[in-house]
Amino acid sequence: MEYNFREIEEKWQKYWADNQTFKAENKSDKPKFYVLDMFPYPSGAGLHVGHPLGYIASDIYARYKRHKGFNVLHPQGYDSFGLPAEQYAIQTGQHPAVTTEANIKTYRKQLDKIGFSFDWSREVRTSDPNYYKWTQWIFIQLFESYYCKDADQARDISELINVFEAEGNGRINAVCDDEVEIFTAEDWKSYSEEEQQNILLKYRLTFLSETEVNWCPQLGTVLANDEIVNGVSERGGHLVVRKKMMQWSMRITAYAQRLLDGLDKIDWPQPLKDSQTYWIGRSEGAMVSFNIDGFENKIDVFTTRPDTIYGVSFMTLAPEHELVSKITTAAQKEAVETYVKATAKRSELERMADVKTISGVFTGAYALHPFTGKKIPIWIGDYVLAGYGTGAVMAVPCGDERDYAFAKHFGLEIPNIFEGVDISEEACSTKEGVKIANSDFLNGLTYKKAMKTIIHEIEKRGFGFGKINYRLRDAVFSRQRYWGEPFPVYYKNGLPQMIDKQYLPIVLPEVEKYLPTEDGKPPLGNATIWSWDTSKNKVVSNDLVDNITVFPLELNTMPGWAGSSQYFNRYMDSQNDEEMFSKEAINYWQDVDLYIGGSEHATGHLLYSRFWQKFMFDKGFVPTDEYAKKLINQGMITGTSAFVYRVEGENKFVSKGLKEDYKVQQIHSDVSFVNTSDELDVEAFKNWREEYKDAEFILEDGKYIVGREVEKMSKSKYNVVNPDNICEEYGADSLRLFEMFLGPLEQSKPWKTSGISGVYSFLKKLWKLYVVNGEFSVSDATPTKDEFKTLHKTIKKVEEDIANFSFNTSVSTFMIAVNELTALKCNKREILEPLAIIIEPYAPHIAEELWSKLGYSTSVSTADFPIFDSKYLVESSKVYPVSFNGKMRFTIELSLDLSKDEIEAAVIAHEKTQEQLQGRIPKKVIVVPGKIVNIVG
RNA sequence: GCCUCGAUGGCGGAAUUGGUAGACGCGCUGGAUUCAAAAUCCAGUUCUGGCAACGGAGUGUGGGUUCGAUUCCCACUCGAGGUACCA
Repeated sequence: MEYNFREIEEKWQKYWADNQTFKAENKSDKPKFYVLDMFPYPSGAGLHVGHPLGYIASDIYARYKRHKGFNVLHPQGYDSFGLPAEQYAIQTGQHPAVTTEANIKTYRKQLDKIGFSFDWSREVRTSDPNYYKWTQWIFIQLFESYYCKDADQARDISELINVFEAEGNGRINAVCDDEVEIFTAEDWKSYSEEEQQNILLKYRLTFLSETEVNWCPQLGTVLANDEIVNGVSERGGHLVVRKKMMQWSMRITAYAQRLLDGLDKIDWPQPLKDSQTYWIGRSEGAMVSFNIDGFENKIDVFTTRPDTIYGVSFMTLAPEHELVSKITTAAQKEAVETYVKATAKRSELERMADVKTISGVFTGAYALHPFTGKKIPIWIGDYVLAGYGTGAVMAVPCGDERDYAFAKHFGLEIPNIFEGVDISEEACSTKEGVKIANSDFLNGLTYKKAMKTIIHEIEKRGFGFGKINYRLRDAVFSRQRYWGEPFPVYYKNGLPQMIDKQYLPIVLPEVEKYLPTEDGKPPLGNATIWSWDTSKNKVVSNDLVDNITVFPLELNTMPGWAGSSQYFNRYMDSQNDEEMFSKEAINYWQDVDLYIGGSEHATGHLLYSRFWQKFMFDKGFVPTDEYAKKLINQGMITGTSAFVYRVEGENKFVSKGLKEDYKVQQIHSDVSFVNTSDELDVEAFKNWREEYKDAEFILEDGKYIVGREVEKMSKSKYNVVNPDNICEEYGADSLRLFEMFLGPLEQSKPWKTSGISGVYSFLKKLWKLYVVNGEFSVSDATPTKDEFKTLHKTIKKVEEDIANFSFNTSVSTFMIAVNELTALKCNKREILEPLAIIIEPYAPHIAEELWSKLGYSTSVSTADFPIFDSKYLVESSKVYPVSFNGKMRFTIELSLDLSKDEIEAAVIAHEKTQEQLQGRIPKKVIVVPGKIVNIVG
């Protein structure tokens, strides 16, 4: 009767699958509880030990909630569109659908081996047409909506059209593009269909606009910031430039305030809320227009300090600003153009991070100060970002550190507008308690009053208005990729048209090559059957395009976050073909009670999904406008990454010790090519990727030594450890316990497989409690006081731990309990039965096996959780630590019935106290009954 | 740069409201069992002085509050994550 985990785990995994033990019903008398994991991207590398960390935690929670009488929804699926599959397709020619399917199979096998209590009947895959049908459907809903500021919600675009027809847009208070012009009902009716559609696009919640991207001409593709290292592409080391492209965007900015306000309603980690708050970046200030000397154009700036407007001594435009080329004088043309080109090579991140180098160029043009009429020079500088605000700042060097540094560097004027403040060394950016001076009607006013006065004045004089600005930008929703959701969109005279929802899904077309086309179109430009026939309502060959009934389809695809923005709702009724989910399902499950996932999604998925949820709420599809009540961020598991050093511009790699002699880029190598002495298996590395096949290696002492760094464990960093071998060698229960035992769920922690033997021997010890002389056997005798005490303190601690998501300490508690019960030689049913139940959420296989051996024919997962009874933990005495000046010197056991004075008397009388005092008289004796005694003196 | 998190023995970590620092586990040392090994069991294991009894120091660094600080406050150092197309 040995603990045979292989046999046990296989048996119970099969039992759960055969009996659909964890299938959740959409109806129940029990209260509902929805436990959600962030679903994985099924990479070719398979699951690594970092993935299951959160899944194990949520599984423990889900299993515990079942014991506590809840109807638990605990689904799982795959975020199966994404770049790596496409990259692989480009390299090997294999269809991403094929590799994705294979990867999913691997993932499923790996997940099954860990014994999760998922309801697999609800599985979703974002790349499945039956799933992305609903992603496309939401896109259409967004297209057919605008944001009404009066109602503060999304409304049907037809309402807007009705108003346009009746009275034009003069009184419309809606979120829209900046440059919408005012028109009357008559104007509207006189517009052509095309003009009308163009206007509507400026209001729709998803719309086409020109946006900046990282363009890599050599690769013919747009790159993620992540794919760019030191300004060149990670793959191949090619040049990357900023380029404007016509793309779909989502008007998430319409929801900025509600996304901010909603954070107060949800129990999410404060750091995560902080990063969303910062991301949304609300600031109050004013829009001010500056005329340009000798031009019709104006420069609009947003400023949070309009009260300092008299301190403006120059203006800075983002180098990408549209007016730059227009206003630059002939004398400055060359310098400006060189600077603009240089800026295009720098990423936004670099530009933001680099505050030390001050750079900029004078355009030669001057703006006119709106109040004084003074000529102020217009500069360009890369510290101004095109995408933020208006891409222009009014520089007030005396009140802003960056403007101050810029002015000092270029010798520009720094007028002081603060009363009695010395600005000879640094700018004064404090708002409170500083009075404004040299500012005409603002003189003597403090910040708050000055703000009110100036905004009023700006509005009165008509060159601006008070405004709340958000850092949040509209989200770019187009990707020039193959492996993503196709848009349900075709183009008629260049205008986007939605395909009616009854014809969804629009299925991703087949292509010969997954690369962009030769003329720079996205990969879908390679598809030959990718046009929309409006009479037959189906996708047809491109040869049939006549722009009368057959039109070209959209060539971009949707981004990675599209599919994950509503999947949590789809799980509620994932097999529904008629609707995204039925009313009954959504009304029963409502929202997610516990969501576990990584904090790296803070401003991506977790913000976009809140936005879509609010939109769905506005449209009446869902009952709540926040979809997850509580969220826990599991910390990452870190791995030790390996790096190789590529000589810039060459396919040559130098060993770590020699890298100082070359100009190199640091590139990840897969850790599996590296041995324990950091030596690279050069052949394995060469075979890894086509581009490395002919690479040269410069060795030291005949070896290639890699660099090592601790980073998060991630497929993109090639430093993953696979859980399969662990399951094979120690079993899933050991893996589950070990992952939890590593440390606090929410903190990051390094992975080291060697520690697993501890939890493994714990399971063997647990098993032995139920075995006498090699046979399974428990006694029906009444447990002793000590045995009950062990059981009940374990129940108490484990329940507290689960409530606090402190799963690591539960594992210790189990170990202590088993150690104690082993020492007590406890074999009593009355103790061992509840013990099996409380361990079940953590180690379900062994618990099931013990439970069935105890004589039960139903799954232990359905058993009620044992009830804690405090009577077993009542103590009559306490071992008091006695401290002298805060240092513990000895302990003394005293009855808990003693009063403070009695305790003090007993301690003072103790011989060791006299020893410690050596004749001194204590100044003070602190007695905290039940806790400590501290003697001062 | 900015935002966020973290730092405790050789290692992962524990200490629930400010009250015995190092629970539990890994590793290591010694022992039992064994022909031997694995497995298992027993004892020890923060550093330091000492044969020992018993001392001294100690939770990244420097200050502060307190009878008492890993815990609270201030100023730093180092590491990690995010920073808008990795998912």
